[in-house]
Amino acid sequence: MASTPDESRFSLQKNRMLRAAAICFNHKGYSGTSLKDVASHLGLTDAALYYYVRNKEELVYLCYLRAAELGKAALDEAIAADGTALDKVQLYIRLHSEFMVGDPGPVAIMSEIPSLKPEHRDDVLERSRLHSARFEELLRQGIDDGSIRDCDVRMTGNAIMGALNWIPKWYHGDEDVASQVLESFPEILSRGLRV
Amino acid sequence: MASTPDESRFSLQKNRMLRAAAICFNHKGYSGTSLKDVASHLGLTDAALYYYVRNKEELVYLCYLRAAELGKAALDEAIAADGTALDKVQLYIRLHSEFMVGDPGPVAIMSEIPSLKPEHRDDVLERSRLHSARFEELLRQGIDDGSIRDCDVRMTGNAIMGALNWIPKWYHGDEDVASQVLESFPEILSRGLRV
DNA sequence: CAAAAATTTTAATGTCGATTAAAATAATCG
DNA sequence: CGATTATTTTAATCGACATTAAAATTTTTG
Repeated sequence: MASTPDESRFSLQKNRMLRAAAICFNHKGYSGTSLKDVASHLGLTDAALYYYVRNKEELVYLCYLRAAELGKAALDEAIAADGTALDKVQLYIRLHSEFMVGDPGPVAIMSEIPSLKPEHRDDVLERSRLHSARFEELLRQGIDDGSIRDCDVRMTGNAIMGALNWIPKWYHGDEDVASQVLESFPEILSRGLRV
Repeated sequence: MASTPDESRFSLQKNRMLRAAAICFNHKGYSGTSLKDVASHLGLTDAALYYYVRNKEELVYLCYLRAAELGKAALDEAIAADGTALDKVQLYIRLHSEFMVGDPGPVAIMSEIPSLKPEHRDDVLERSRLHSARFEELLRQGIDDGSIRDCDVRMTGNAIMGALNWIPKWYHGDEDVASQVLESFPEILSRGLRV
């Protein structure tokens, strides 16, 4: 229901564009990336991007939307899995880490939400809030089922999400580092939850 | 040696400006913040800022420098304290959280490092690297003195720093939330380190 | 208080990059 | 192949800030 992974050329190019944009934004900063930069990554000219997107604001919005969807997919899968809530949290952390350093990869850090137009901003914020709420609910379940120690779920959620969302800041595509992340993060971030 | 907290009017205003800028950047995003916005916060006109700073790039640089210095101060104090390395790590987390949600407060998330001019960028990155290295060294000491479990210090450092650096993303000055942070973060983030 | 220094404002200017429209090329389809 | 559609380019335009210089005001100081 969520995504019809359209295989049309248009759709493929558009996705390439979003990935390129995410890379640029994380690499050169928002203000440092012109549409020309993004276009170069694709072997295109800046004006060509307007065939895929109304304007730069929409490009940013779509990057953030993509990030939100990847995160949601990870959480969906984790929640649907078997095991205690702690198991699910751990799985979520692994899945989230996985796409952050993996192929679907380049995820733009959401630093420019405030400059999105109201509808877009509200949409992204709403998804973000929902995501946090669902994760906190998972923590609450863990406290109930005895797999997670009693804690402030709000703060715990913020801490874990922060660690995950910060990854693009220091991860720049090194394969070795990628495996270290997958090796370490689930353990590091879930260890503090144990009763 | 590090800072002569000059009390001159110039210096005071300049600090007010940096705090205002940090608030604006975190609140409205970098591209959404004009110098006029920052100036308004101070009851000034945009052109007045040029009395304190050469240009917008330098304003951003100084914001980041200030953030780096606050972080360094916290780490310095923690390292100088008594106790096991784990104690020191925990203290550092508390001190860092404290200024993030506290009075020295508004700390700009460093999303625009790439668009700084080379000298400034290198300076900020160098400080950042050094800070990480010192923190990792602390973790290593903890593993040696037996207070911290064996772990990938690089990844552990990244995780903890990420959680801390992300705070400005969701903390917006609510006093109650501030105390929850101080209550929870040191425990949440250090718990996973115990042997 | 008067003069000098410090701070801020007013009023332009300039520039970079986003955006647009029309033309050109490439892909697809009957 | 010819025609239609999809994609990209070329060549302007345009506006929002950042920036600057000179003037005005405020603060400090002797």
